Amino acid sequence: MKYSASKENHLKSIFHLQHEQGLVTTNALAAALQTRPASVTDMLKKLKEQKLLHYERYKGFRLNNEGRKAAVQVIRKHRLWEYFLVKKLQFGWDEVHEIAEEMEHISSKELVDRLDAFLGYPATDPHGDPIPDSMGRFSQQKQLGLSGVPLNKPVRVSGIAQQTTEMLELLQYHHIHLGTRLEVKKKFPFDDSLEVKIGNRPPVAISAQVAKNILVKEEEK
Amino acid sequence: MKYSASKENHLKSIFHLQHEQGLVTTNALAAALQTRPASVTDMLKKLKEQKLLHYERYKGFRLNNEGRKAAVQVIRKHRLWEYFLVKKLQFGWDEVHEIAEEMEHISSKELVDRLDAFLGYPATDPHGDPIPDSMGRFSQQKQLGLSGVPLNKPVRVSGIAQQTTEMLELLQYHHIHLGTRLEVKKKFPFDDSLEVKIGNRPPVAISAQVAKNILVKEEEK
DNA sequence: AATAAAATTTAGACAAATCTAAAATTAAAA
DNA sequence: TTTTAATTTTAGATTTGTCTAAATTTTATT
Repeated sequence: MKYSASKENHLKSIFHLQHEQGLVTTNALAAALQTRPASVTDMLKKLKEQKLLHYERYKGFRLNNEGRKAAVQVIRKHRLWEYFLVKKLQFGWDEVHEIAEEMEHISSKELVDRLDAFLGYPATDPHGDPIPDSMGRFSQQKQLGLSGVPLNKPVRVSGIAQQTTEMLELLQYHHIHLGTRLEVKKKFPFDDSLEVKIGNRPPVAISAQVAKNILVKEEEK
Repeated sequence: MKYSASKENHLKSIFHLQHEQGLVTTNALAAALQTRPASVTDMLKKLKEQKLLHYERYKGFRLNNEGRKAAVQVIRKHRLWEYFLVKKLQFGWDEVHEIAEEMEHISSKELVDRLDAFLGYPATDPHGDPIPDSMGRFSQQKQLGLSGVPLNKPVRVSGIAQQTTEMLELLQYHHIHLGTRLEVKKKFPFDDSLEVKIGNRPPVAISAQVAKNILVKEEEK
């Protein structure tokens, strides 16, 4: 199945919204796509026609299996191209979104799978969001904030929630990057700050505010 | 300036046709684009409106400077992506055209220039067609058939005219690829076959039929 | 529960790109 | 040089995706 760029955009946004909301509303989708509620309604009819989602008028909507599959393929493409742009073409992590918005609509499945191989099957994009595999499966482990990690459990940085320049600068200073191994050695209940071992360095203090923005996954063996 | 995919396709095809024809005709363009003459006329009006070509009704048309510039940028993108697909993603030379037809419409100029750098500023695409540089300039040397090359002049393979599988297989056997250095050591007027030194190997015989399909350029120092 | 507000959908319009069928123009043949 | 044939253009329709304004339905408030 091949869908228009506009349909792919709708599917993708619905997918993201329904993770937060369950049932998605017309207004929410219109806001996410920077379009008008009336336009969303028009598109919903077409997507329902093509059996990509459940939708009853005035009642909200959510993707069915077909729709979810299509959405995930678009997300896969988007994230792989972002990874390519940053890792191979040296773009900054904050410059790639718009370009990837265009590239995600290139249709060849073969292309995407070869790109995946060329990049070494990356698990997350440059923002730390997981890249689904060729079958549409997301790596099952989920990200959690560093704040919620048990003491002495080895974890790996898999994403940064609030990507401000200041935040990035601070992380840079502490040598914390995507993929960096961390261990929480101590928690201070007074201000919820943490003492964290970063790679093999001596432990340093990390504020609660920063910690909750560092997303990690359990270390795979 | 940014143009729709359809407009870019029209500009690109006109560019190619006017190299062969000078003035381009409505029917010729319709055939090249697999569309209808009436549709071409419609588009011509729009492109003239945007001052991308000279056009008088019933009289034919050709790109002006603006139009040529736009067309060349599309061609540049197409050929760079083809090169990427073959050299980095291991596609066969005969599998990449359709995909590149889609990728050539990605708009970011920055992307194209970085891709160019990433690929090492290749001079020709996998079919041997020249890749214009960032300013839209084509490398000036032109390709000639191996048959027409003077004795003992070092040349480099820059393209293959008739890309049949059989032809490619034969070239593979002789270790002749894009970029291979060749020297014609002897010509046999009887059958117009050549004795050719390939890289540093001992010379081998190449038939006239094959030779005229091997496109080369004078070796740059 | 009645009414006001918010959300959603419909109706009708528009732009882009295409098409078919008919008309206009140019080129070729008798 | 007429007449015929081929090419090109126009006129009007269609599809996709969008919009505004008005109507409908749901939700929230008094």
